[in-house]
Amino acid sequence: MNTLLLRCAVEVEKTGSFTEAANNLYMAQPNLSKNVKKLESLINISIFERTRNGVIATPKGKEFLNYAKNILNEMDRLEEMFTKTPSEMQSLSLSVPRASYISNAFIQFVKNLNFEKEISIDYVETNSVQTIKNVAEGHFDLGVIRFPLDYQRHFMQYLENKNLKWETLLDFEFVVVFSKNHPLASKEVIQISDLNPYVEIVHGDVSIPYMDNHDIKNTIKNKDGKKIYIYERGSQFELLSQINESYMWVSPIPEEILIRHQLVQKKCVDEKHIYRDMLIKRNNLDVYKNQMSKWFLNEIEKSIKHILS
DNA sequence: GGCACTCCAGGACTAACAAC
DNA sequence: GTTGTTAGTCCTGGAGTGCC
Repeated sequence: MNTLLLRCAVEVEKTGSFTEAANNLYMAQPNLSKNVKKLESLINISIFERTRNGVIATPKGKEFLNYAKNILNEMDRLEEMFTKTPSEMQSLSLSVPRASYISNAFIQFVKNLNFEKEISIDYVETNSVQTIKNVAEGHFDLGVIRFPLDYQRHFMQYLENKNLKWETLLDFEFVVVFSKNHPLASKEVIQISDLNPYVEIVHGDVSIPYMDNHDIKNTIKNKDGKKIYIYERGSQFELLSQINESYMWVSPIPEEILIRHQLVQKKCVDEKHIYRDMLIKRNNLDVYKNQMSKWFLNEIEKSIKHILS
C-alpha cells in the first residue's frame, strides 16, 4: 500500500466517478481503476460499489476512506512543515474602515511579520459598501465594515446577496474627538448642541446599501452645520490637531494616538446611536486556515480590548 | 427494440528503473 | 545487457441509461 493508492481512492470518493477522478489526478481512467482494484485486493474489502451512474463508497469503504483521508492530511502537513522555503510569501489583503484601533492592530501585525521572507500586504481604508464589493469580488481576503445598527437590515441583506459570511467585532457609541486646545476640551460634559459653533470633519464617502447619497446625508446629525469632507485619515488628524475649532465623530481611539496628535476624545451625553464593526469574508474562504489572517484578527482583538479597557 | 452515450474494467503494450 | 517490476497508455468490451 502506498499514498498514491490512497489518493486515488479518496479522489474517487470525492468525485463519485473514476473518469473525473482520473482527470483530476492527471492519469488515465484504466490506471486509476487498476490502482483502486489493487488497493481493494490489498485490504480485502470493496471500497466502492460500482453503478452505472458512477460509484459510491460502501460502509466499510467509508470507514477505510476516513482513515485514508487522515493519513493523507498528516502527510500533507508533514510535507508542508519541511518543504516551506524561507522565501515563502506572506500575503494578506484587507479592506477596512478608517478606524484607529484597526490601523493600530495592523501596525502591530506588520511588526510581527518575518522581514526575511517575501511580503505582499494590501491595506485599504474605504467605506463599507466598497469593502463588501472588494471582498465579494475576491480582490481582498478580509474586510471590516462599519454601520449604524439602525441600518443593520440593509447591510445583512446586502451581505447575504453577496454570499458573504460575517461576525461582529465591536459595538460602540461614537465619541467626539478634538484638539486638546479646543474650547470644549476642558468641559466635563459634552452635548451635541455644544458642537454647533464648530467645524465638523466628516469622511466624505459614507455609503449605505440601497440608499443614495441624498438619503444618507439626511441621516447625518447636525446636517446644517459647518463641514469639511475628507477622504483619507492622515488629513483628519492633522486638521483636528491644527484647527482648534474642528471636531470629528469617531470610534474610540487608542490612548497613544490621542497623545501623539495632542487630541482628546469625549463621550457626548445625548449621542445614543450604536455602531457596529463587523468582519466579513467570502463563504468559500476559510480564513482561519490562513495563519496571516489569524495573526491579524488576534491583533484586532487585542486592540479592541485595549480601547475598551 | 434499436441506437447512442457513458462509465468501469481488462488485455496488450511501452517506458523507466533497479538488481544482477 | 538482461531480466523483473512498476506504472502508465491505448484499445476494446460489457453493461446500464435515456431517447426515439
